Amino acid sequence: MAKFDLFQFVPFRLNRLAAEVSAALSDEYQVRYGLDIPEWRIIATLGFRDDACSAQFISQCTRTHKSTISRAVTALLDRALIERVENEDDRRAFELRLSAKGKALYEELIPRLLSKERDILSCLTAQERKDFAAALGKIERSLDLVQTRHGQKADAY
Amino acid sequence: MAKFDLFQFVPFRLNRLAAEVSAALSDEYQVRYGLDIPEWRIIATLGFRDDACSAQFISQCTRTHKSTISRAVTALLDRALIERVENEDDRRAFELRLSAKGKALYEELIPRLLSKERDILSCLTAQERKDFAAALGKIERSLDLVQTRHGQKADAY
DNA sequence: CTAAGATAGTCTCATTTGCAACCATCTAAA
DNA sequence: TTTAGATGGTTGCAAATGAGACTATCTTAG
Repeated sequence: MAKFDLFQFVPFRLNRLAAEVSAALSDEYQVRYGLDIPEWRIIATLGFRDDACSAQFISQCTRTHKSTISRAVTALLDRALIERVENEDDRRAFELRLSAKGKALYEELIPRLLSKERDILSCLTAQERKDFAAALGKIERSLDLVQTRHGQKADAY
Repeated sequence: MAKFDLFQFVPFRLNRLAAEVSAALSDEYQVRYGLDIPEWRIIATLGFRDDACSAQFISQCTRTHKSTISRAVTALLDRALIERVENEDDRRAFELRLSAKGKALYEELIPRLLSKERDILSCLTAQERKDFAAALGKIERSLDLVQTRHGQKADAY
């Protein structure tokens, strides 16, 4: 039989780890604030950027399907956590931004999530964390996952 | 606004990276062999272990829901890639093992997947790969994701 | 200007998945 | 024993998701 250890296989480990970490965080945004993952990603993207952005942008940079984003946008609009205005320049698109209520939620949620992240990574030394993040970055770049500031993939230029 | 960068947020990066890596691998087991992820996990687990194991074991150590495993087992039985025999000691449970056909598929698939994994990690130096794997291991252990040889979580003792 | 193709976003449909009820069997305690 | 609870596995159902069609709008080539 071929020598193979599923538990040493990096793709498997990444999947399992990502699922577990997501579950650990979901207590915060899901149980506490009733957000699912796509909704949380929209809040996070809008909160991170000062200016408004389109659903398309969010879809691209979070690598989430546009139909999933569309549904989550509708849900967030219903809860008045975000606002949507027609784009003057392109009337197919909308500008999305956090509402005051959405900003408040964002401000409250972020510290909790960062704290969870710290917990999860607290098993690594500072140097190990740095190296780990650097390795993630390298893999992301080699898989072409990195976005520029304008939300286009780097190779789109 | 709270200082927060979604693209520096490790849980998000893990999710995105895991999805992307899975997609890169699925060409091999999905397109080429018609296996979905749960099916591939079963094949991998059975191939890795010489002796038979239960659906429960596979479910636990791959962290995949038992109903998902149950359905995938049925599909693999239909394709005669695995075999199932009643367990003498516990007649609720079944012993699962690869069939000859399943073993052949396993032997063919594994080198392809390992090669893909190598490709994905080829952006790291040997030392970086080692450190990366070590960091994954530490996080897994701190999240209690590690299984013993007998398929029980370490803290189950 | 017009036509052809690209793009933003929504919607429907099929697939996947988790949850939970369920059955059969096992274990332990009275 | 008998009975209550735990466990292995299956199945029905509902929620989540991606694919892809579709509308409306934009862009570009002629």
